[in-house]
Amino acid sequence: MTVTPAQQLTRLVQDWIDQNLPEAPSGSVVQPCNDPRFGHYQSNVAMAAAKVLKKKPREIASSLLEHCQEADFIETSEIAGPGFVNFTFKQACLEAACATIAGDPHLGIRIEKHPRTIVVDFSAPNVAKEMHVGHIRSTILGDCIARILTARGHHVIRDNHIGDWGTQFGKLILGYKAQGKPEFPESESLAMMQQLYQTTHQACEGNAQKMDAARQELKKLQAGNKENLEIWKLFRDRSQSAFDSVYQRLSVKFDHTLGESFYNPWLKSTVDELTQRGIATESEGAKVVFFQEEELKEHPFLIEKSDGAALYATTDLATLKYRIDEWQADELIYVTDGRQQLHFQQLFSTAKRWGLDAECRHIWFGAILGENKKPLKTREGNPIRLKDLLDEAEQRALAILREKRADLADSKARQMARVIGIGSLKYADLSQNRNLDYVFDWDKLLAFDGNTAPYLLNAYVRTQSILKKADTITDLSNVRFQLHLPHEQMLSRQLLEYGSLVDQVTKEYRPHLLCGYLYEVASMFHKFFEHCPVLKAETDDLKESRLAMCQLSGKVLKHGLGLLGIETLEQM
RNA sequence: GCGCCCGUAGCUCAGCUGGAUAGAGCAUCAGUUUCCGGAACUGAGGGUCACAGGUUCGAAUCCUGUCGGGCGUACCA
Repeated sequence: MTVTPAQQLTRLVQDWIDQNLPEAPSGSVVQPCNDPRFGHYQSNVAMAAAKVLKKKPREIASSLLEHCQEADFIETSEIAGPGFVNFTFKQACLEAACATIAGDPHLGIRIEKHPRTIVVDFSAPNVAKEMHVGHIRSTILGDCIARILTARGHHVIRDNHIGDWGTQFGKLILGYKAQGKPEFPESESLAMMQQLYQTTHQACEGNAQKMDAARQELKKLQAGNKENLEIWKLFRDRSQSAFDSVYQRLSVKFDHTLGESFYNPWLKSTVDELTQRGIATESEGAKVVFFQEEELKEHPFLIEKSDGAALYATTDLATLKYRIDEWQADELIYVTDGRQQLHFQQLFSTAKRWGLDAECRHIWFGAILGENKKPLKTREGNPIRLKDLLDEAEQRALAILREKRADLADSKARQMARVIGIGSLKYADLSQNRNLDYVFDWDKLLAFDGNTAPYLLNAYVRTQSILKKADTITDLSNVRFQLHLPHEQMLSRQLLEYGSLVDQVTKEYRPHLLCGYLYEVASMFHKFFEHCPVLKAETDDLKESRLAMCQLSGKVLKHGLGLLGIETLEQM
């Protein structure tokens, strides 16, 4: 495991706490100074402990200071203000740490010694419906979480739980037959299916006869009628290929696409078992799980309708069991919007009582709203198709590229526009706190200025460009880093934080922290680039050191963007 | 009614397991190019952190209450 001065300090201070303040409140042990005047790192434990121990904070601080006196990686340490202890690291240690990180294929990211099997459930579009902007967050966020967990060494299973079974198929099949089973052209099949649903839905509205016919078609499908099953399969296959083209453009992959229909065989046994065990009971004609927990007391979990039909909850329970039994999952992660929080509380609580032993997490995100501040709805108005959003992103990127790089060949420009456009879209979503709602806005989602993907991509391009230019030097693996100027010191310390930052992101599943970090890296690199001559450095040693700094910055940027699911370019 | 989320600069947002003078981007204004890629860099203005109490050496951050907004709350997913 790579050890940076900051990690060494953390251990040193933690040791002191364990020996002297076992009863001290747990919290952050050390943290980077927010003002460089104070030093590199600071510890506030003395002040926090003073309250508990009823001693003077500065007395406690001086004991800590004494403990740290011997450490060979500390240049200076001092008590300041009410009891802060500020540390400055030895330059040589920072330089050595840079070399270590640069030689580490994981760039300081901690690899789990005991990897877990983690299922990430995300995206989940519905068959026969266009993917719209509402799917973007689950898809991008879920993909990002899966990438980060994979990088940490976990065994990750990506599962797309598509909505391929439900009451809408009655109307769809009815309409499809009524229109004489038309051919679906490959590219427009989703639009046609959606149209089919809408016209049939309208026709059924207030028409009891047609409504009943739709119900009959659904019943036949569920009973395994061959003709209806074939129509259903056609719908599903065509939908899947439309989804696949979106996923391909987004570079999102799944290990499984086990939709709701897959769990049909287990629905009945799920309800039976829960009822037999006394977990579910009958109430108002339906089968329901009641909870003891205060926060769930008034919210029964409906697992079978009074007409005997299964529900979302039933499928989710069967799915959860399947993932644990068949895949030996240790942890299950569900990436959906925040409106489903209650559902997942109920689901997890029920699963626990059922004896299903896995750590379950609901990673939820806020809604994307329309201009009226109401969630974008699919029924009324014009939902924005995800496909169109991707097109627009690429087109806008292409327009800017044509302006800035008129020399590029058309195919090359389009390829670059794809990376920039899609990357910007992803970055816009991931860089915001996932719990927040936001109003859909083309300009915001497709911004190319400021804290955006192009800024990071450009920083990366500059790291590569200068390395190419310095072609006389090929091997930087044994370079001794030299940190003389403030900008190279700041950049290096930022780069050394990469591992612990990824650690934090994994803990909280908040990719926006990674975005903020990478933005800082890019910003510091640009400043370093402006203020520290590389190719014209005073000495050859310094030149090599700075080239190595460019290389390391590039590695961290590329790796970090990779965790976000954003590709890099060698030029732009 | 109850539960969850949110309220920080003109706009969009960071910062929230308490820490030193509340930070970015956009927009506005003023600069930088004989120099490694100007999609860059440097600087300026802009704040009652919704409001009111409380906890303490210290509160945007924790607690209580109020106001405002969003979502959820048994047969949709």
